[in-house]
Amino acid sequence: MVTTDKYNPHELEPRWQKYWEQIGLLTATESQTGAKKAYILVMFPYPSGDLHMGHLKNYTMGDLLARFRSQQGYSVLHPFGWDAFGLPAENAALKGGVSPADWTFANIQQSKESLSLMGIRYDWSREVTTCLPDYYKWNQWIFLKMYERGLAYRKKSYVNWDPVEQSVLANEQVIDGRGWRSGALVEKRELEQWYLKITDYAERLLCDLDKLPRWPEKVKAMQRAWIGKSTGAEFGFQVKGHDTQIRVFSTRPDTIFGATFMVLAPEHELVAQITSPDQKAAVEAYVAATRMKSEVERQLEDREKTGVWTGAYALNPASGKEIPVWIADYVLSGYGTGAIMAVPGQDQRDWEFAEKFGLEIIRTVQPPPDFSGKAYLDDGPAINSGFLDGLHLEDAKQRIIAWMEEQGIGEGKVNYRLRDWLISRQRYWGTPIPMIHCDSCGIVPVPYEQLPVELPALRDLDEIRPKGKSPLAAHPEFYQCHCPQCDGKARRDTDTMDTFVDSSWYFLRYTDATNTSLPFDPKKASFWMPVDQYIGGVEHAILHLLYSRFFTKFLHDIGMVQAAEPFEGLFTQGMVQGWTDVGEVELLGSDHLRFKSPDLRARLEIPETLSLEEARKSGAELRVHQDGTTHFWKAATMSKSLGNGVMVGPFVKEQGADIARITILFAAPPENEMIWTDEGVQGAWRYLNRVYRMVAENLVELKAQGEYNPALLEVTDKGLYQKLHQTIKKVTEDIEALRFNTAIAALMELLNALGDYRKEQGVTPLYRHAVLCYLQLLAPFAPHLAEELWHEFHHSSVFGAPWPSLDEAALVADRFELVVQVSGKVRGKTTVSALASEEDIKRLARELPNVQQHIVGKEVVKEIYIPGKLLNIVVKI
RNA sequence: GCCGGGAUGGCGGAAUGGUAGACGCUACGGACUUAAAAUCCGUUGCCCGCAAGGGCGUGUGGGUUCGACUCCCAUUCCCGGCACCA
Repeated sequence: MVTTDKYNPHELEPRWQKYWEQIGLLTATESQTGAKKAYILVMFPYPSGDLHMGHLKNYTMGDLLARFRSQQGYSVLHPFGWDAFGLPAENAALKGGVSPADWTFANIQQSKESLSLMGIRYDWSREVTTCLPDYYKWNQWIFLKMYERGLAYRKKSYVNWDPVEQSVLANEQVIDGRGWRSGALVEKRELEQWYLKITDYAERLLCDLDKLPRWPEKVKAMQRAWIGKSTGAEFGFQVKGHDTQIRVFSTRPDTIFGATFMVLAPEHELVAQITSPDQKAAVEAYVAATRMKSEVERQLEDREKTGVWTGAYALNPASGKEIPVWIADYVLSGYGTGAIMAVPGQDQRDWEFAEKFGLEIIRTVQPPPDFSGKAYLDDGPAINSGFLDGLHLEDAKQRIIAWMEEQGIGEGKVNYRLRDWLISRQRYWGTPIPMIHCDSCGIVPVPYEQLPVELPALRDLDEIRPKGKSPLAAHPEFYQCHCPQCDGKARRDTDTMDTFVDSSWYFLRYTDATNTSLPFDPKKASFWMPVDQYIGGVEHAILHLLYSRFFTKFLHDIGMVQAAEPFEGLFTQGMVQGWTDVGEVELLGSDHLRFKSPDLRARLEIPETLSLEEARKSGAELRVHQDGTTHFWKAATMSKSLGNGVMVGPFVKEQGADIARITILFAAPPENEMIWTDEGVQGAWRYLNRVYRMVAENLVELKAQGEYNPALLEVTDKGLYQKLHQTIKKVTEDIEALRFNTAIAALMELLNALGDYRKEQGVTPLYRHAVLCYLQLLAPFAPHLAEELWHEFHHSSVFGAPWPSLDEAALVADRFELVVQVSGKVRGKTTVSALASEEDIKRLARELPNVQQHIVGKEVVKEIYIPGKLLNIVVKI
């Protein structure tokens, strides 16, 4: 009940949270009536404990959309869960002496409390926790299905080894040659590991990006680049004196006549075989040196080309020339065939190599006369190219590929940069790989009825400590087993799966989270999928989003779900920043400052000394603290380690959840980063307080009003009625387009208009009607306050009432403000009737005194009239 | 270097090719108050002017148009991603 004149969020908010719980608001049910469905999903988090406002931004947006769709009568699915396997739990266990499971569940509990304090509603009956056997059982199930179809396989190769994590990493998890989590330089190790054959889906993962108009262009571009499709040809060069070929891939087979040497990756399998005795020592030294180098070192060398001749020659099948075969680390073993034909005339890297080692350079494409560069990469007529001479790039390509196919030398080929996904991890806190190694039968899958293969309990937390071998290998009770085929003694695989497997299909599990016989019922999944709006951080643009698309396509192919893409709409929200005390500084002279302590300064990549001008430009502020010291403050992404997070619990208890929600949503467009400030909070408070008072201060009069009848519209009511419907339209469209900041601005405008109206007309039936619509429009943004005020007039939830319907006719005003321009400059304004004829309007416009001044004595060349808006009178100068 | 996205008041940001700066923050002035906070009212792009009004103004230079923040060409700078991928 509204009993005071004071908006008191911490009193009213818990009441409505309890109420929503009681009425089961946003509990998802598959519609039986043909109502539209809306699957609103936020990226599930790693359960890291206490949440700050930075964590809450995307959950707030998801909650808003879920409530909005629910008001519109959709069947809404708005679930939540926990990406609970992974390294932080292991690290915490080693540090704090708590088991990964206990640590994880304690964090989940704490995070849940923060979410409910913010009034964020999920259908908790569908909660998914990936570290529970009833979830990861289905990781194993999907893995076995992939294995059956040849999409999960074991391979020995050089893999990325993280020396800190003591585990292998997928290519996607190596950034700038360093482990994505540990930051350690990644080493190459030859190991036999499990892979998922995502490359089989490369083409579909690429093409289907075009079917996702509601994805950010940026994310699609990143995925396209990662998949890295290139079209060309693969063909062979005979090695002189050996009964073997070097296969190469090239996107420019048309330049083959200019191939004056070849280069193999140092790791190429033919290197040892073709190296001549007198070059053997040099080659072996180079190969060994390459192996010692990390990826980062390879990049740091500023691309200065290095290489060694193998002593071998190959035969250029087009020119017939004998060309030397070199090895060099600028050719990568993992791409294409690990060998290239070098065409220095048309490739900058080959040019540099040829220049450095004095190799022949032949141009096979005629550059334009003004061309002054080295290698020429663009189109032009072919030269020095036998039967290709005179042909342009595309024609030459087609011609040479046809020739290669005729001659049996090679064929057209498409290559992808995408590699198969290495999923084995030598860690404890993950899904055991459901495979058995039997001496007589080889690799045997665990039968479906024996799933899940459960993680054994730890005897001692120290077992988790990275040793380069899976901790499960120290658990005989885990790995000792019988072969499902011959019943002989066998050994389980002791590696666990990459935790990105867990997040690659969790959105499907939500559609049927308690199923015990399948990962999910295909009917239920097909009802809800695809996700209509997915919200999360752009940092998942490649890894998680690509893997999820791959899994969905696979599950689609085996008939588990109709959708072939998981996420119809994707939104990547901007981060929340908080003001951060970077550290104490001292002034150097009049215009520079220097940090006294290094801690946060280095982490935020701020130089130790900088000018005041640079500091100002970077958005920093100098603040004098109470003890007289000067500190450098700067906005930075909220995080636990920077200590700049506004914690949810304390904030909500002191200020209120609705205030936090409005602060987050109004400060900036949601895709931009926003800075959390006290002023922003103040503004949100003022706004909600005004809404509260709009109702509370006029409660008795409001309740005394009868129902509003739009047929009896008073002349004095037209303005407000129009504004109301403009706002209904604007707010509806803005929410659908995720423009929450402008939706709130429109609500503020309507609030101002309501205030003006009441001052003039008092509380009328229209006023009451508009106030009630206002509460409905406000409800997705500030649900507690809207529900509180709504209940003064109704006995059921505002979220159960149908979304206000738009009266299109109300949008058309009967008077409008005509803008009069003379030669494109605004010279006057006048209010005219919408029914006025064009002639009348032109006459009225010319009568305006200021317009007169600008047209008098001048010839009017023409007049342009935009009905309902503007008249431009163009005069001759 | 390549790809994606930007550049608008003191700040966050609004603007289907049609009044640039909505909405809010800050600041300033006023009311209420013993006082402060809160609240309410007003001003707030820059320049000239007592005013009416005028000039300038959306990174820069050009173009299209009656009219350009918006479209086209060129260019600078900023942010993000990728980068020896043949």
